[in-house]
Amino acid sequence: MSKKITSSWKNIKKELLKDPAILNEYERLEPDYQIIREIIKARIKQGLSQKELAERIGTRQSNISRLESGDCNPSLEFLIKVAHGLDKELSILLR
Amino acid sequence: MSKKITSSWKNIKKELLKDPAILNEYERLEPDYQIIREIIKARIKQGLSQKELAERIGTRQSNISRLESGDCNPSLEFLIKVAHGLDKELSILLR
DNA sequence: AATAATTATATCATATATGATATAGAAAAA
DNA sequence: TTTTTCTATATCATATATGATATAATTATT
Repeated sequence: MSKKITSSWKNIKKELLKDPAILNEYERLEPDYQIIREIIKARIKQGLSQKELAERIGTRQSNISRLESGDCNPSLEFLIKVAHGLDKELSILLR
Repeated sequence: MSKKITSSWKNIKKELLKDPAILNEYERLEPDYQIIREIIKARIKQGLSQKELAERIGTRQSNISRLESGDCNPSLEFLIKVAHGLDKELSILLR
């Protein structure tokens, strides 16, 4: 049942992205989420679960999930904390 | 009168930074504010006032000042807006 | 020096990020 | 399949970022 919903959502997304305007907007936002993908990649690479990463920085698994899911506007401080939890530094530049 | 207060604050800061522990913490935070310095530099370079930059991104001069003063924890979205106001892209990486 | 322009600070209301708990859903392991 | 582990989502309380206005302080211009 719920599987059907998930599948159909994926189909809907697929259909939506055929619309050039939507695809364009979708890709325009991409760079903003580059850092999110990097965080996920680094976490996986280090074999950490969201829960473990959360514990390292004194927060909860659900908050890491929220960040990784991309439906939020994280603060600089939070991003820095997460980076440190991954033994990395956050590097931010203008270009 | 108020000039005296300002001066004495500067002196207090100067005195505080003689304390190695405080100096250390002060410098540890530095990297986080690299992006702030870059923003200020770019704005000045383009001959923009805080007010003009603020208008470009639909906010107010005082909010730009607050950002540049460093006594805040800006959101990713706000930083991106400011970058765009400077015709730049924000680039964030883990390293 | 006087005026104007720019920046910093204070304050308040409001929007929203975060902390937190619970739980559903998905994936992996047994 | 059953159990366990991991991730996503919902919700609420609270902390805080932001929008906004006013004004002080600083700096530049004349």
